Amino acid sequence: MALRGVPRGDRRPDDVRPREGGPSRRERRHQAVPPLRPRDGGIPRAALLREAGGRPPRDAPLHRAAVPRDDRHPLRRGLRTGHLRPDEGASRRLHVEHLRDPRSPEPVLHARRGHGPVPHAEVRPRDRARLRGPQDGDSQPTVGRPLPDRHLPGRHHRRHRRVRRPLPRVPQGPGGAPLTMEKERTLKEITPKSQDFSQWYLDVVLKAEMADYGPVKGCMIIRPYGYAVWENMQADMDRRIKETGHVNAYFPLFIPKSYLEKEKEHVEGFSPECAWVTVGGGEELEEPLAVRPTSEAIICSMYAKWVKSWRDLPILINQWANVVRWEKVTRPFLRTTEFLWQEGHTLHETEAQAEEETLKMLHVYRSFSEEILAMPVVWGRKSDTEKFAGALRTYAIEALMSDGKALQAGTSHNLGQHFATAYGIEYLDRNQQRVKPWSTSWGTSTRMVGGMIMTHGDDSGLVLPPRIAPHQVVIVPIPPRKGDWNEQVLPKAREVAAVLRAAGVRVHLDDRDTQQPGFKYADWEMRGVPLRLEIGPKDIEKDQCVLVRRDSREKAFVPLAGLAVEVPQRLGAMQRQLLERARKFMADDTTRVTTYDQFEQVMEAKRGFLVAGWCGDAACEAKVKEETKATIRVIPTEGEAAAGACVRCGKPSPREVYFAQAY
RNA sequence: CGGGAUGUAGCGCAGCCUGGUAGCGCACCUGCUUGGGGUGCAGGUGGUCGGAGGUUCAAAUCCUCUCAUCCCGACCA
Repeated sequence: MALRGVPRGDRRPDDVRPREGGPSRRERRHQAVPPLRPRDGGIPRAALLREAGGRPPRDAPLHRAAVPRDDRHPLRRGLRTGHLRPDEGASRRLHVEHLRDPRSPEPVLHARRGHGPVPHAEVRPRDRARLRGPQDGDSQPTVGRPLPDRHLPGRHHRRHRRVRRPLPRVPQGPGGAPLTMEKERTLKEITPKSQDFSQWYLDVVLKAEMADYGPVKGCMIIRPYGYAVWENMQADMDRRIKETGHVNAYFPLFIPKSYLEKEKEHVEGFSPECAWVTVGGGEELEEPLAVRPTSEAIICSMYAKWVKSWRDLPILINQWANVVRWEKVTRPFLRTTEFLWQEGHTLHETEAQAEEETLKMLHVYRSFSEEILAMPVVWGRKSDTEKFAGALRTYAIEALMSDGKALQAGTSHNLGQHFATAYGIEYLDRNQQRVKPWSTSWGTSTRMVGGMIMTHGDDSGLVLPPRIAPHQVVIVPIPPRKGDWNEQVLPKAREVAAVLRAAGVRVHLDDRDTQQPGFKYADWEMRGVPLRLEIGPKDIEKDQCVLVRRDSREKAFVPLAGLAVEVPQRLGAMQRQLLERARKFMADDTTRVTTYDQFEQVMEAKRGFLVAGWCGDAACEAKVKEETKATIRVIPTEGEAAAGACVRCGKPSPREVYFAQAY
């Protein structure tokens, strides 16, 4: 899908450009119409509806068209449509300030406005016809509370992608009047995972406020909550990169066309997805600049300048940056036109050192994925078809999503001497010979956020592994029946928060008095907070609180005195169990097949990883892709080789490989 | 790029066939109420019906063009 959702007026400035020539058709129309009753004199619509016992008559004097059109400035229009309401921006900022805990470096992320009441859905008369049978059930009324914020995807993809749940038959009152629907169809805002996985993923991303759509296709906005997740990942990954001896630097966003073209395979691989800058300062540039799709070209060019002697090696540099790859099909986090990542670029004296580095970083990625994201992966080499443009060998980690498709979550390339040759990196070695170094590059991106969401999320929304959750514990104070919660509950809740913070737990106290506890439970569940801590008057009496785990919903009454120990323990247990559960899922969805019949059957039905023999011929690989959509994800480099026959052609296979359909 | 569909309020939709200048639900705002699993009631705010041209006394509605988006395929990882 594409990223949309911006008011049309904002999307194409041409639309609001003053027209040349005479009055437009619309202007003529409005001039022709006599002014209607002014707004303040109008009868409230609801009153009319009551009077008329239903819809107001067509000629009822309600028209807002009476508002003079000449006050419609394009800017005002933009503001009014909700993008940038000035009052809203200000109040949000204030709210954030107010909630920020001065002792914690963690910004408090909840700066949303409250939601109002949610009545049960009612079936309107015009919906009745649709409810008669499934044969015309293509546009049933959406049930439940709509999305919590203003900017959600346009109707287009929803109309086509969302398979709505069939409505139960509507009980009819006397005279065919519809009765109010009861619980069974209320208040679900996330499409069930089993029903439509893609839609489930989008619902979760949007409703948990991880990301939102921007005006440019494929360029999502990472919202504060999603960015906090990314920052937590970033912090841990950065630590691991530094622990393995690398240092950070920053290289430019723009890459001259001629630089990109120096490595032939590289430019062929990336030019179809490059964005070009051709004009700057109002003048055509002498040489177009690519917006970096990756930084080998610019970084290797600089290395050529910096490396003169074997004493300069190894070079171990990493950068955190954004890159742009012009994608045709985009999905938030998983495949975006612009994304955030880290890319490491290293130079070594020998091929063996470069290979060691490549594999070292592959295993940094693997352990990060498992330990932090609780996302198990398979790892190994890529086939030549799938390897990085210009690389000697590419290695990757691949995770399995619960729709049975594989997600490449990190890559590590041994670039051989290709880039050193193309960019003229040479140095004098220990024997005073002019030689070329061996280079590597490796990267992980915001795509990992998407993988993590798909790995752990459920029908209630996100489930965040404690180690990357922005809030590990959310405290929901329960107001007393009588009296002021400021006196009876909040002081205790604040005390608990302080104790947990001192124990190193990221805590958020949800002290909004505009929302009810039940709403907050659902709200934070949707956002995937690992532990909820309820504390109310009854608990305070008993010196206890209620802890509820997000993944298992297991509920426990815990003495307040033991919290500083109990909470970290539970968070640790949850982190471990998420990984175990995901590992079990991956194992269950990995099938070893020996015949192509089996292969096709499994790929058709259950999907997942298929372990099978492969002769090493790219033609076989291509046929398999054509026939089953599955590609070789990785060729394992460790463990038992398990020689056999190619699943497609029957020729000898040196070892089994992992096949899957891929994101 | 090929095939199929769709553009009406922040979101989801009705109205179009049969032309008379826009409604519903949710969200949002105000007040009261409620509070241990998405409170309830009442009152409000918000729309150049994607854009342009045409037919007509009159166009969301009919006609033409155009723009955008979605889905399937192709491309890409």
